[in-house]
Amino acid sequence: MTDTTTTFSMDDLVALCKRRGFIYPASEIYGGLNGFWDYGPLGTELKNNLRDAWWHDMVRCPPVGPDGEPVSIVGLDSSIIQNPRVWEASGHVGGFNDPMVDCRETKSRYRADHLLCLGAKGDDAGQIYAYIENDDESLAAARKKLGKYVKRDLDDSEIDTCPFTELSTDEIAVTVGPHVKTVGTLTEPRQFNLMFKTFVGAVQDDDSAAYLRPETAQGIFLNFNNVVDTMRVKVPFGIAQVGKAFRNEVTPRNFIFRSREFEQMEIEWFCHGDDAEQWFEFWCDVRRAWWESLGLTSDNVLMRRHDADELAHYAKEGCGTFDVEYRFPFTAPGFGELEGVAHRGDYDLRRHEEFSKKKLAYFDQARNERYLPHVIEPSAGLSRGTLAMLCEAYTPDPERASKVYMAFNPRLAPIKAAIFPLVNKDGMPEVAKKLHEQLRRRWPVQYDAKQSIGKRYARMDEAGCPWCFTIDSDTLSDQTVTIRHRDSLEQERIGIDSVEAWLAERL
RNA sequence: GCGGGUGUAGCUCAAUGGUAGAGCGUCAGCCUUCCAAGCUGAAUGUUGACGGUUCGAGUCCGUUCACCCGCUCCA
Repeated sequence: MTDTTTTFSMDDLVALCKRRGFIYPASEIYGGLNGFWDYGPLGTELKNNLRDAWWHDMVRCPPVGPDGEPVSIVGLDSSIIQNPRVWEASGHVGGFNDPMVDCRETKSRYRADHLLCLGAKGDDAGQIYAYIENDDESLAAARKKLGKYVKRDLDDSEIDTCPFTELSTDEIAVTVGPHVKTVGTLTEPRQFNLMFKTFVGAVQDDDSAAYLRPETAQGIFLNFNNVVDTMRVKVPFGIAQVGKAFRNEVTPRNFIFRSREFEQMEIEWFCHGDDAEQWFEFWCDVRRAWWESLGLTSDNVLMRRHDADELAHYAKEGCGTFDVEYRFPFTAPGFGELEGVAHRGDYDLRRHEEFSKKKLAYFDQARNERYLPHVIEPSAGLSRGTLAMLCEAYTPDPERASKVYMAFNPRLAPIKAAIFPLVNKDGMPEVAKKLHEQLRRRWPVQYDAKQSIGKRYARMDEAGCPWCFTIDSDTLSDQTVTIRHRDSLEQERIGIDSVEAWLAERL
């Protein structure tokens, strides 16, 4: 578990997930659909357990704040589809659905239909100069660069002009962007909108267009006023939400790591701007400790600050971004993001004020001050967290029959315990079934009497069940059962009457 | 989006252009007193899909879909 490198391939894990009912390809019998996955019976339990652990530890029993009191966090479940204007305010769409051209050099982004191109007439292979429509400065710059290229000033009659959108791939490769001096920095025009589009109502026109949310966060900002008005919360406080988000990724890849439909667990923590840095540090520590508490403690976990040049558009100012990253088999030796803690400033509330024309400022009685709270956002991936738990639990062991076992934290294990009669006779099944019926009222537990005891243990190893209780002939005489521990393979005996309490102590 | 690779039973893999198979797993029965034991039997395939060449295609060709690897992208 403390290996510095992963010792198994992703294929091994994907095969186990399929074999044991954790994760299947979505609509597999129709050939699947790129970027979509279904959770099987065990995967559903695992993901729900991770979600419930987060909700319990962040909302029901939130962490203790700097003042020694538990912080205040309330839950929310907002709609997946919201007014399309939300995504304009959030910065997720600029020009709606227009093909965009990026400059790799300057990181500028242009609407493809707003770019025009210059070239020397008759020179089909020469460099092409792009400029911005209706922008005299940009046109002049392009003409100057063209003149420099052909080493003389050209008359209007010697220059060809055409829309950028009519350029071929080869022509784009020899095109100079509006703000650079070299060719090949411009990408081809692309639909930059990663949001899934749909239509609200029967008529499918632009007026009825709507989008599946690309993140759960905005639903929280939209309800900031509602929560403040109805829940008697005072800044600082948080709003938490778990839910699906959708991104039409160009390249879904790496199992469920980058899928087009995924789940997030997000907290938006609202505080005074003066306190933002303190709360940022607080949430970095809290979130780090939380992942560690679930068993993510190996060298495969990395907690790190973002470099300044990789900050998202909403986090340019402030305390920056802190990442919880995991070394997945497909990222090794690199890491992939599990959670980001970002200081979003007052960007989101400010933008929603602008776009909605509704006041979102908060009046702070204690400070006697009205202000837009700053936001610290611990945003975790539930799907990615589930994947990290699967990777972390996957433990090859050539010594045992299954060759591998899933060392889940018992809190996350899809099956908490299994109850076996050692042999399928002599009254053992009856005793085992009775214990099973008692325990199943509190936990997901399984009863299995088929085939050899070794085979049953092996199955439970792959399912990641932490304990197996076996009823044998001694049970019939002295009322004790064997506990078989998944990780150590050790066995111990306890009274059958104390099994429930024994489990309760550990779950 | 580009380039390369792969696709046969649940899994791992066979099958010279000529009857689609094995092992493991799964299921049923027997057996079995602690780590995938044994015996008997069973189910499971439009060979990813569509089209073409051929007397005949898992095999050759085209298209498409999915997955893997490398770029690109990841606001």
